[in-house]
Amino acid sequence: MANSIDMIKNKLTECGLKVTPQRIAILEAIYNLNNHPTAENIISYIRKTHPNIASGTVYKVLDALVENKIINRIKTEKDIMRYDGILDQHHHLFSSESDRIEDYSDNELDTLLEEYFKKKKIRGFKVEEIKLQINGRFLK
Amino acid sequence: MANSIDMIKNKLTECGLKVTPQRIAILEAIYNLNNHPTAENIISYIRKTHPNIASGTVYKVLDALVENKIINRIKTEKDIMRYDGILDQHHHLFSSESDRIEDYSDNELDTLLEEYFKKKKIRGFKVEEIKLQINGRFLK
DNA sequence: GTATGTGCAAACTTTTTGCACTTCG
DNA sequence: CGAAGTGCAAAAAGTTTGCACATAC
Repeated sequence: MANSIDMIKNKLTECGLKVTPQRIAILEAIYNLNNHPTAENIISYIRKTHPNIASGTVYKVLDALVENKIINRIKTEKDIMRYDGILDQHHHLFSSESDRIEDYSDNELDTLLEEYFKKKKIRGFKVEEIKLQINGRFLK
Repeated sequence: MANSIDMIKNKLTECGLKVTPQRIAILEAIYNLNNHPTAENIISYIRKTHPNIASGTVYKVLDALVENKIINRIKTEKDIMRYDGILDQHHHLFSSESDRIEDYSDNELDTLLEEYFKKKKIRGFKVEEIKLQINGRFLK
């Protein structure tokens, strides 16, 4: 626990961001709320222990964290942003019936894609990162 | 030209949607504005020829078209929705520097993915569709 | 001490809604 | 004619902004 707070502090410091209780709380929220939370999810989670945090602050912190690549924003087809604290290469399973999003990772798949894009260049485009949107249904 | 309007009418009729001038205009806009337009892009394009169209109508029509799979919504990490009139299986190149989005399709890639997911099942999930988000830079 | 971050409330942007009126089939 | 669609204007939802105050380093 203290360990994970220390890790959070380190990440912030490395990026030249000041370590504040709000930032720690927001990162802890993202790590604990594992279902790719929205800003709202994060705000209400934090307010349990941090009743005075302003939502403007949360948005500002989230922007700073995304900019410094401490977290990711997830592309969705809703006009609500969602956040992801896992930085290792992974893909997402999107429910076609609900807002559920789950992680999916597989080295074999990543190798396959890497090899494909190594030999098949896209003219006029430099690939930096590839993520699969796997759309479908979660079985009950 | 008349041909493409007829095609639009057919699509609407097939889905049980009434053929209205607004719907035709919106679909024409999406087909002509090829850079994955936002609702705003569509509205201002249409207003040139259709000054009285209400933006509420455009949003309602877009929802109906997406629901009936006549167009697609594109997942982005912005809180602005974008639309895509191309229904054939294809992927997207996302600029990491701007809002530019381009299409990318390649049969070899789709075959590769299909084979991969045929043998590698995901437990508790039925895959319906796979789209790549290819993030990177467009070279000048 | 100073640069950086936070709280607050107001503003902004994009999208949704309700309802009377209109149009398509 | 009747069901479905549209216009309008107001409201909702999500996010951003500006500024005075507070805090980390």
